[in-house]
Amino acid sequence: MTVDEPDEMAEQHEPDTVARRGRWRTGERSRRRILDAARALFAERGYDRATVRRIAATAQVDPAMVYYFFETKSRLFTEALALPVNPAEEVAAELSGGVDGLGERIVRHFLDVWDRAPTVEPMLALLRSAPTDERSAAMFTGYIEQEIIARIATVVPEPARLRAELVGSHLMGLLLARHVLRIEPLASTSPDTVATWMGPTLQRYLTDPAPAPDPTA
Amino acid sequence: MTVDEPDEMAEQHEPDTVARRGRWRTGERSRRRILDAARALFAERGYDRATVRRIAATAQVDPAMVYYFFETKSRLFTEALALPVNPAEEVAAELSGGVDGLGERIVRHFLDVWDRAPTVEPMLALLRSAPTDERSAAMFTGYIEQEIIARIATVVPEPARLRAELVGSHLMGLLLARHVLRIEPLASTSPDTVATWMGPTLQRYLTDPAPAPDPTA
DNA sequence: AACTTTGTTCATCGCTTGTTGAATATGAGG
DNA sequence: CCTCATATTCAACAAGCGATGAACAAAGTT
Repeated sequence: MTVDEPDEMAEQHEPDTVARRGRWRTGERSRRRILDAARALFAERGYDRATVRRIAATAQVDPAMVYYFFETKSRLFTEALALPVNPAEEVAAELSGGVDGLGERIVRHFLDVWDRAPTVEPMLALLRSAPTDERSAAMFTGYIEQEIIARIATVVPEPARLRAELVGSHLMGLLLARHVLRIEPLASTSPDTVATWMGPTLQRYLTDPAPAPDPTA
Repeated sequence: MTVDEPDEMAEQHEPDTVARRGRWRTGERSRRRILDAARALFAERGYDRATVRRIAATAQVDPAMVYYFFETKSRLFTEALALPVNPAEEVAAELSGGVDGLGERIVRHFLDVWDRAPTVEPMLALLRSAPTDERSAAMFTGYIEQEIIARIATVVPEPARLRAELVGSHLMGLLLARHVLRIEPLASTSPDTVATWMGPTLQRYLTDPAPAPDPTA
């Protein structure tokens, strides 16, 4: 999954060669290529190490074009990750099925989503950039909190947010171990098996009565 | 927890002022300061964004001294994180208590370790650098796998490694949510409460019989 | 055909990075 | 005293970074 040279870019848009002196007008071609390359490189290397020059090279485009379409690297980052980062309606759909078996449904949902390319890349980009880039840390926690945790918290008993965050932290750990660090054999274990193991755990967090109380808050 | 200017460095070694023209000879003083600053900055900003110049400035030392003592930035990174990254004997001690209540003991152990400064810094440095720096990714997974997962895997039933990695992924998620992203209220919840919630979960991963079998491996 | 707009290229700025080599200071050993 | 190894400073290098501004080319507009 290494994006290195300006070889074959995943382009389902227009299957024509790249060298092109005449017949353009809409820059959307270049714009798409830049966005695709940006998503891939941000996901692979994080915000800092994904340089504008390299994104441009991967997109087979002059670096100045990046600034022509997207004012700045920061805006490119935001725009590249803006669209596909909002599949929260699907989470809402899972939640609408009630809390019975919700834990396993959530694991299956995320494993399924993570194994499909266009959604996992922005998530990886955010996760990779979060430690070094304040903006993406905010975006990541914002996304996790608002879109996931807050929704889960609406359907579980108190302490709802803590329950939801325990689920969220386990899912983040799974994403880290499986898709970023690729620790074996977890990385190669089938989604079904992982869901069977983790489902009851998350279910416990969601619906089991709270354990023994505690003095310190 | 921001290390910015060359103000007060955490130095328990020799409490004397920094300006110093005469009476040295052993460079160990500067060496210690560099190592301390490196640990702090690697932990705070990751490998890439912790610049040699900034480490030197924090250590109140000329940047060239970094290269005088430690050939290269890479070696400094390795050396700075080498020593305190091996508290695996403590894990072994937890494991020697048998598998009864092991889950909760493990959570308590890590929460305790993470709340003590000198051990959490190298871990954060590794976690922050892992996505962008191949060496630290290898160090991180290597540490997690060899020192933690492999040891746990020796005392639990099959599939031992998968069980251990499920535990490990949840712990990594907890570290990420609590100490890196600082998601509330999880970040401020007392170790006791967290241990009470997570303990039985990890225990289930460790000792419960494996769930229904699965075709794909 | 003249003009404007939009896409594209190129050269370059200012800055920071990791790293190096020469010079200088400072102690110890004779 | 001189000598020598070590510690420290200073200036600079090459490379890469994000970003800019001027120029050129192809289309739409009149």
